[in-house]
Amino acid sequence: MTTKTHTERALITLRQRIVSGAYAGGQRLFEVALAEDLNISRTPVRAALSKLAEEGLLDRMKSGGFAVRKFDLRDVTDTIELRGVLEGTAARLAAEMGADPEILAQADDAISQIDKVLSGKTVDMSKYSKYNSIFHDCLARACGSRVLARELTRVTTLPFASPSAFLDDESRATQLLRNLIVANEQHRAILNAIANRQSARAEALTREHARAALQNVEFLTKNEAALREGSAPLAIVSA
Amino acid sequence: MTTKTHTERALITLRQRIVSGAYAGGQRLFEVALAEDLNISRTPVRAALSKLAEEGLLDRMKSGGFAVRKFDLRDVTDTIELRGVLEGTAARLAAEMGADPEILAQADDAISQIDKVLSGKTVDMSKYSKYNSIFHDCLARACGSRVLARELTRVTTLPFASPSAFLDDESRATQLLRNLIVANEQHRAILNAIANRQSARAEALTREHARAALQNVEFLTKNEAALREGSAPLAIVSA
DNA sequence: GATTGACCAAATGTATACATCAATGCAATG
DNA sequence: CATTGCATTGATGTATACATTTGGTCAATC
Repeated sequence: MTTKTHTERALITLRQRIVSGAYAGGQRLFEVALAEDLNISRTPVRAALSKLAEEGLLDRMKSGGFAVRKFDLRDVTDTIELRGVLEGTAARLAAEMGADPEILAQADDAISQIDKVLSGKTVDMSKYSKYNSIFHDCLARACGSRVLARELTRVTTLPFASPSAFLDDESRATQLLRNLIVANEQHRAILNAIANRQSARAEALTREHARAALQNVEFLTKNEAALREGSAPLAIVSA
Repeated sequence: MTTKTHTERALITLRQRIVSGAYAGGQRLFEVALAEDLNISRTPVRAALSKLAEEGLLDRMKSGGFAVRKFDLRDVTDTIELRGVLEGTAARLAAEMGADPEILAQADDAISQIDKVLSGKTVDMSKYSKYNSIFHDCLARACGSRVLARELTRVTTLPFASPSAFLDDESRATQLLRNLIVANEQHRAILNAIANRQSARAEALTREHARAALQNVEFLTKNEAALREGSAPLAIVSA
């Protein structure tokens, strides 16, 4: 098996099913049914469901039990906006309080690595995604706030809210490179603002950077079902 | 008993103990010990611990099990700042998108009720607290964002981050009335900004309003242990 | 026809025995 | 004396039987 405990395996399996849209939003998940399905007892199923609720993928029902959380388009845009607000706050605080130079150096390196990835003939998306994640992780840590970092982690757990959520969009291959180049320039500007203690600028730039994801959502939803269904991050979204 | 299930009672008991500082921050909570203590089996204890982790009062340990989340002063100020940011965002969105008139009316009523409470000879703090909560609840709902309302609920679950957290501070009875009067004028200004679709103003005012709580924290911590230990919202805070 | 109440089925709540894992200490051994 | 390795302890992980609650159906009654 991939991991040690039944709970962990159930968690991974169920999470995968949920984010891939295998369960309809609002659908209730029953312990017994899942236990039979996964060939384990109810106990690890409950444990997994509980953790998924903690991740925000399930809702607890008033009478007990769990249901798949329902996301509509408004929820998606709100969550991305929320990520922007939180990352923007992180950037602002980092600028105000002065960030750990080591973290800034790491962020700077991530930007350089992304430059390198984008300068090649073909773009290695997994590498881009990796360094993009590193940059955003630096942002979360740069303000030195455990609280803020924690909430950012929470929010970006949702499949469509991750900074790397829409990077696999192949329906616009030509535009993608442009977007990534622009995005990395935003990274540079954000880092520059933080390093120069320009807090308002850092916050505004970071919010704007998050809004790029909103454009992706907008594009995917305006171009109807075919595209949207092919987009993994939006598979969980209902209407 | 107060409630139906053992889980719920355990949840309430443990939550109370945690926020009152009965357990040291970082202290691990063992299922067996708690089960014996509460005279129930491990199963409802686990369920309660899991929910407390969801509330952010416990941390899950990598190796399994739970520990009481440790809050220092920085965490407190960051969380209050975070609440300000989220409420500010709610106010901004409400102003931008136009809030439900019914909610605005309810918020307006809450402000009037607070006026009435403050105009009497003695201030009924439980009433103030009630209408203050109603106002802030309206704020969370006014933007029509389930996502944002949910996160606000999460954040304000922490004892020191609630909008009504420091209202029981009796060490400054004379200053308290002044503060509450100012706070309600802020309420009025926020509502006015939202109603007039002044989004930037609404956001700024709301952030500033939250910072009032920061002043309370500052006061309580500058005046040393005696006061701080008498302050329920800060009982959970370590250093 | 609407309302009430009894019943039943299905789901969660609970207790508990047992399995497993991790840390610890101690003893045998090099 | 250091090191290995086994036994012990104490913790979470798991299965499962049973209790309780809930939601719905259906029929009796007004």
